[in-house]
Amino acid sequence: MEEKEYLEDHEELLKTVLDRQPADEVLYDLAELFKVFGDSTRIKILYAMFETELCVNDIARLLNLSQSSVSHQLRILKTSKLVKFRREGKSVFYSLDDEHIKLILSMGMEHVEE
Amino acid sequence: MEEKEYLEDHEELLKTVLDRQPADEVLYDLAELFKVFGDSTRIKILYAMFETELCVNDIARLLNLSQSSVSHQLRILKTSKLVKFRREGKSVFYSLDDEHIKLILSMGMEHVEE
DNA sequence: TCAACATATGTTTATTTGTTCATATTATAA
DNA sequence: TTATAATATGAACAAATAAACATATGTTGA
Repeated sequence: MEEKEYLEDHEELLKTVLDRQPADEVLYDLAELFKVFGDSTRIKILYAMFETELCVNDIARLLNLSQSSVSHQLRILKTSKLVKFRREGKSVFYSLDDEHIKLILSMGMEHVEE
Repeated sequence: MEEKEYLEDHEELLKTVLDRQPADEVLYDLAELFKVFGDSTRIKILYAMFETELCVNDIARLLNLSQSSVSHQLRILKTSKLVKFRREGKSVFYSLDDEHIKLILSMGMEHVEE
């Protein structure tokens, strides 16, 4: 019976799909990561840091955002290890944590610019 | 005056940063794209399609999701051109729109798995 | 120690968003 | 055409979240 065989193969295939799914926890973390990229304010901040490290006040002035808003967003970026920071006197300078971040943004940009 | 020169250079730098920022609209679209990746249900669905095209019902059974939920999420994935689909009788088969999608997910995965 | 400046954090509010339930659409087979 | 199966869509509700405002913390120099 051809129909039966097809259905069996299909069930086999579905099992394979399930087997290769990463663990729920990992998929959850992955979603959390992309969620962080999923806000235009944070994207703006990340792009501003493509060139150079920036302090909170510079970011706020540059992008026309409130100090509070920038600080809140930087905390989120910090938590998800997208930015690192160093203190210099009263100022705190933030920069992209690694080149990886640029890659992810660039990949997304390619898809958007099609 | 060294201090004054430093400040001037800094202002120059900030201007450069602003100049190189992509247009707001583009950054907005980019955020919208990542927002789509920013949900674990959608991530699960996308990962399931790494191997093969799947119909709505298969996805729902496989991932323990309601038909309605899957259908709603597929609409979002369709709108942002992350998946394509073809009709075959009563069923609709969905698959990843291009290899690009896998790349973006893999990039994110690398960051998560560190 | 005190004033000022830079940054961080807590809270509230308005908006966005994912899910569920009910119903509509589309396609097949009898 | 009618019943049934597969998918899509609309509406309502609850949870998540970004921004604004107020306030706290930390740092420097007088």
